[in-house]
Amino acid sequence: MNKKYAEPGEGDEEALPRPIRTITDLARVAGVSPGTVSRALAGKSLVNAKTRDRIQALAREHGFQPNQMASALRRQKTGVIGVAIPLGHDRQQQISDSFFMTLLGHLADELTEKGYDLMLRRVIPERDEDWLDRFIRSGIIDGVIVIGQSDQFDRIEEVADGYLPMVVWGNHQEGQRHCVVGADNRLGGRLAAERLIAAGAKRLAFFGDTGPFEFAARYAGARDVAQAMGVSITSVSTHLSPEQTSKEISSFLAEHREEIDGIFAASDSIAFACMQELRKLDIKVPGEIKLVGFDDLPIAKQTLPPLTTIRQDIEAGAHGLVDLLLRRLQGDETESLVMPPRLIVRETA
Amino acid sequence: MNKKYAEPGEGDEEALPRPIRTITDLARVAGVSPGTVSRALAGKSLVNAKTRDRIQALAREHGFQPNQMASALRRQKTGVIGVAIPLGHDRQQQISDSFFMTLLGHLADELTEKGYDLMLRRVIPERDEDWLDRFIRSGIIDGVIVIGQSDQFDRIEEVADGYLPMVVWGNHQEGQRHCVVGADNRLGGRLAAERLIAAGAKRLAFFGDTGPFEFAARYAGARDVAQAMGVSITSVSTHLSPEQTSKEISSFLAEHREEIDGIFAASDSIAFACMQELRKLDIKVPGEIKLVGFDDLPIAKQTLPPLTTIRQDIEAGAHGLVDLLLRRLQGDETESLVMPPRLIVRETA
DNA sequence: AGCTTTTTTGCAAACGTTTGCACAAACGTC
DNA sequence: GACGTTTGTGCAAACGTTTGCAAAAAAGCT
Repeated sequence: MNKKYAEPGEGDEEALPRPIRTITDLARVAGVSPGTVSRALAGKSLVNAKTRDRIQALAREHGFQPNQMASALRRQKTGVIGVAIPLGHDRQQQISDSFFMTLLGHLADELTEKGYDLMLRRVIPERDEDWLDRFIRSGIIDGVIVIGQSDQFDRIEEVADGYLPMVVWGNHQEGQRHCVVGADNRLGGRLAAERLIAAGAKRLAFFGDTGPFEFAARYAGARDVAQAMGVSITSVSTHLSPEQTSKEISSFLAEHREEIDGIFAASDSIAFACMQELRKLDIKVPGEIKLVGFDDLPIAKQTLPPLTTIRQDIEAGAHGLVDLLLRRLQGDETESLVMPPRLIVRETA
Repeated sequence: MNKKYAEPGEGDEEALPRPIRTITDLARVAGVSPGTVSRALAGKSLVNAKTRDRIQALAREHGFQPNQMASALRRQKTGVIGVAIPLGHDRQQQISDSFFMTLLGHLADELTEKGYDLMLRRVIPERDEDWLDRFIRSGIIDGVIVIGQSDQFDRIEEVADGYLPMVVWGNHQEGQRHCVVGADNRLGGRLAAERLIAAGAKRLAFFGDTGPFEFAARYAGARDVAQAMGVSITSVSTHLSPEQTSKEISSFLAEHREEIDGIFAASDSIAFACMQELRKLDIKVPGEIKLVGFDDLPIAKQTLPPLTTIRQDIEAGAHGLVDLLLRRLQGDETESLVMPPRLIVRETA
């Protein structure tokens, strides 16, 4: 054993005041060099198995952990994945939208399991148009997951050209350059419209802001079917803050109540608001107006009547996002992942 | 102007291949020393205003941003706040509990506003008993917010003794050492019980897991009132995963339907499950059984009938957490913040 | 025992910032 | 114009790791 590093004049084992903050400190008490400690803690095979175990035991005992910042700087990787939630078209959106929050929860689990930390950033693009660049160049993250394209499609495309480790939750457009994971929104829209029509609706309305691409695609799908089946469909733009949505729905119903008998809500949240307004006007669901939502949030099956909706598999989505991102971190140029949505028939249509 | 740093032989302004990755690069093209660039970007008054502006403009133009890791290492602070969500007594809990997720959203906003980033970590204490130490010692965060005490009260207390910048969302116990922000759960419980009794209930049941301190306090408050008013109350333990909860509620109701006429649900989520089960059994709310929830989630007012519940002000909570944490980062030894809950009377009691 | 090969270790140079210190330049003041 | 002040810069040493390289130690082979 190399005695060169042996601690000076500390014969008695006394209760330590935890002076072990750096790898060098630990090296001193272990009687080896810092380099060896580093390798031992990293579990490298270059160190003698016995000293490795001894050092690891020592580290555990002192509650020592190498400083991640220093490590990140030296290794040029941080072990942190950024998760950005752009609040583009409507700032209030994700606060109330439990869909995004549930996705986030699953992402946290997936990333943790793969040994990554998660750095969350909610951004308001209109206030800071450089949000994505800034996040990436901060040097604090190894890769980024963007939750929701919002109205930032073009900016994301731009960045994607020069930055591989990015995956986005959202809608897939023909020929887009950034890697996306998401449900086939257009197909979902089709399923919804088909269900409404099958249930007897002949005059459809779509409730939702068609600014974000996901929603636009849902509407487009519904329109495809409506046109093919010779059924009318109108798009009613709502904003995502709960109060505004309710107001917009109620004023539409006040004026056009007779003109529709089927509603496709762009999200379950909107569908809930619809149910509430319909109830206020004493309009029977599905008797007088059929209703289909989108997302299949946990509460969807708890409403009265339970909501017929289009399910996106959030867990599979989170898994896909992380999986693709990790492959991109390896240098793979991965394809997008479009998942099939599923019609969940309950009682509103 | 000091020409010593002028770039060598680059006469023509050509489209740059973005070689500016470090402060030293930028110093070179600006014709100054790295130190000056650092000060200029930090907006310090020690640099000449003119050169400061010039350097900042240059940085903007090249999309340059100092590496946060290096900066963190040197300054010994990262600008990152950790948010830990312990999944103690029931792993599934927070996935479904939109209360925590909403709180998280507000936290993100508050922290961003104060210039901090947010690092999210969901932890499973029973799998890793050192979760909190590990997070703190990682060197990656300046302070930590723990969302929910779960069953980790003692561990948090231990850590609090030696680590100032930590604030916890949860329940306040007499004489505890860690700084907590949260609603006065006991008072909330009292309000709920009082309301149920005022609405005519005489035999109460509390639905919820009394393991977590928040819930235990809610029950205790309700019990206080029940005893004072000579009303019976029984505690029915449920688990937080949605399916299990529903099952537990339904089996309790099947056996003891006649023994109660008022339910205090430990959270709105549980209250929703109750409503569903009651409806299945065709028990009228509030006609046959009164119901009060806790949290006032956004959906609470959208159920049928709208849920009477106890509101916690999540936004104020997030604000309080961040505010206290920042003061602790300055070295202040702050007191806990206990916020009064508010009874929201709707139609279930 | 002498030799080569393999394992194990130490040394020192990075990684990209920030900042105390010292010096240079510019500015007043008498 | 000589001398203090201010103001603006540059230098170089940190911050705590990791890792290529070289040297030392151990092991294997005639």
